Amino acid sequence: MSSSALPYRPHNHQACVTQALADARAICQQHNARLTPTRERVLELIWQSHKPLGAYDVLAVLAEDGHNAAPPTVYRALDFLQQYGLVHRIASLNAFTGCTHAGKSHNGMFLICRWCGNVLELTAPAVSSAVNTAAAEESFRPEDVTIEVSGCCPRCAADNAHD
Amino acid sequence: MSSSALPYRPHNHQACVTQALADARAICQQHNARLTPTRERVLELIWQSHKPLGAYDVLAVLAEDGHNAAPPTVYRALDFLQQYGLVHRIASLNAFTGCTHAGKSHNGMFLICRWCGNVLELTAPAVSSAVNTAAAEESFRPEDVTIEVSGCCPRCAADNAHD
DNA sequence: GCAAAATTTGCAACATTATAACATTAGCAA
DNA sequence: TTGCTAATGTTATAATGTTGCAAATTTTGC
Ligand SMILES: [Zn+2]
Ligand SMILES: [Zn+2]
Ligand SMILES: [Zn+2]
Ligand SMILES: [Zn+2]
Repeated sequence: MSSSALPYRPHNHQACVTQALADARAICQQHNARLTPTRERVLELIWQSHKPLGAYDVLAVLAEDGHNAAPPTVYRALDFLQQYGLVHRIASLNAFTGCTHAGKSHNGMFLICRWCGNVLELTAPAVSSAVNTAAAEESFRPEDVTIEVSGCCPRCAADNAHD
Repeated sequence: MSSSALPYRPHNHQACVTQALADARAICQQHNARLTPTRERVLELIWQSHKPLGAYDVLAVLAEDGHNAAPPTVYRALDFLQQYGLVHRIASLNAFTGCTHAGKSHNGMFLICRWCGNVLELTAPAVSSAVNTAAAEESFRPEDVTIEVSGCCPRCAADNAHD
């Protein structure tokens, strides 16, 4: 592993976007799903940074694009993208972020920096396994697991002494 | 442990409410915090069942009470109750549930039944520890951890064959 | 007690996030 | 072409949450 995960250090972010779009095209093709221009554009916008974007933020940019869009346009695109595992909704932020493990089956866990807003998506098998064990002890059958950790990322911790 | 946790089987729920209110009074007294009538009533309403209640659900009952309440009344009461660890907000539901570990320091993990709506709050040290380890590997300092598991509770699994 | 200060509440307006319902259009196949 | 299905446009509305300020209540210092 690198000394610091992508969102937390400068990187060629355009490469992230390009890769995400390429992955998305491949995944949609595999599933005979149509990555229409609107859907692709929304995905691209979500990927503009590693900070989650609200649906209405997306909507605003579409409007700048000259696209005469209403909320359902965005929500439908986001639903589609979620369905194919291309974006995740961050419940604690009411916002959406590009999946960094698209295509692979994974249980996302999100590290959300309170200061810079960047989000790192992890696949943490130990966490998933602990959650499953805890659920099993209650005879509970998990179907969807939300793990969102809010805190301070390494970069922001270095930049200044918060608190 | 009992064969099945409280929310998942019939029980004298009034005892849950009474206990929760008594705990709340004690905790507030300890902290010199004022459990005013409105706050206490909101806590009582949240505890009406083990199903999380939306802020506007609470508001509606207050209105039935004859209490001329507006949204801020409810949100302020809920903020207060959260501050003293008496209720938790379930981000994936936009709803609130009474804390079943009030007073004790704990990292809640919530098992949310899709079918009956009941929520079981667990303290799962193994999960917390796995989350902390995963965060530490990224040099991330967690401040607030949200773990919400949506699925099928034992009772609903027994009642019928969903899916 | 009593006035000043701090906390809590009432209230109106507003902001944000998300969905419902139905008409229209675009892609595709017989 | 024609008909079917998926996708989008459009309008309205629902659901959730916040801001700002004034009034009332409670606490504090005297
Ligand atoms: Zn993912
Ligand atoms: Zn940061
Ligand atoms: Zn709790
Ligand atoms: Zn159930």
